[in-house]
Amino acid sequence: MKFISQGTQYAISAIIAISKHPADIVSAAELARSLNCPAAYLSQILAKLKTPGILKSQRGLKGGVYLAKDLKEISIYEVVAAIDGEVFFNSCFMGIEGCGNIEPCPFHSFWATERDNIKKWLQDTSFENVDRLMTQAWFEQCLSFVTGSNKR
Amino acid sequence: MKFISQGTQYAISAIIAISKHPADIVSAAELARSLNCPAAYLSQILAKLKTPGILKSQRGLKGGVYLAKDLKEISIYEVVAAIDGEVFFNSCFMGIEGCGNIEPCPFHSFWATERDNIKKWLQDTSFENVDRLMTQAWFEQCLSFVTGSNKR
DNA sequence: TCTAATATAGATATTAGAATATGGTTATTA
DNA sequence: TAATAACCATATTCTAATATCTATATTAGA
Repeated sequence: MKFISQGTQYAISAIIAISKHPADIVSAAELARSLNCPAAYLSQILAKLKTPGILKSQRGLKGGVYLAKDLKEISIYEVVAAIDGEVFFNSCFMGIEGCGNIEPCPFHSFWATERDNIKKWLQDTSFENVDRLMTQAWFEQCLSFVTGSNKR
Repeated sequence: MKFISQGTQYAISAIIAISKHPADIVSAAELARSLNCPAAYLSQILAKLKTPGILKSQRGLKGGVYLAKDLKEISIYEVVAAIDGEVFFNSCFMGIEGCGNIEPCPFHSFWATERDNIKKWLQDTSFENVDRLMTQAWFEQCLSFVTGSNKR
């Protein structure tokens, strides 16, 4: 029982990393080194963040990715939905196919409410909120490019 | 991104089925037929429900499983914890190992609150609540032994 | 035009969850 | 007391979703 996937975790870290990076545009390879995750996989993740307009990219030499909008306009929900999809937020607690208002499973209304709470929290929490709660220690531990220690 | 596992889904259905069964004690094999799920797998699930005292069982001929306590004393949380474990309720949103009050990730307090809401809902919702919200149509569809249609 | 970057498709590896298989143990009942 | 129908424990296999890797195409700047 896991809530968000590895891919979404990378995506969230990447957004934080990009926003904290001294340059406006950051290459996927450097990001991968900073986050200590596989570069090719991260590329796929970053690509998925482009479709909903969270990131934009620049091809070619000196290219890379950059934030398409301000941190306060990016919600966690957008990121989760981009990578893991929205099926979770529309699915039955019991996994029953035909469950809905017409033929509700016993958990239907209970779960719809709770699921919406989670969704609302994810939607209402922006990366600006997240940014405010970021400790220096945590940040340095996760994103090594700041201190330059991982810049082979 | 899935909340409860297949096993937990079987477990929940099984508890409902046992409570609705005309006899006090029900064999695992009959339950499996009613729920239309693999018998050997269900046995394992049922065994996991015995440890926390949700079910008890009777060995030997004419044996089977039965509820160890009243429906209103069984919470969804107990069942989820018995099958899927409690790791989810103690784990970091970002999946970071050392995340805690001393070295919190940016999501730590946000997520701890939301996670606890979910936990509380699961704890506060008993199978009596569930029972009240069960429609006849849903019940018949899921638990065919009531109508006897699956009693080969 | 060369190089360093993204873009994308496809193959492969890994993992967790689900299901099966097996060899027992127990208790009822005839 | 023996046969049988149930549970019990565990090991193995299967499967589907994730995650990762490889290779190639495309782009843009020097």
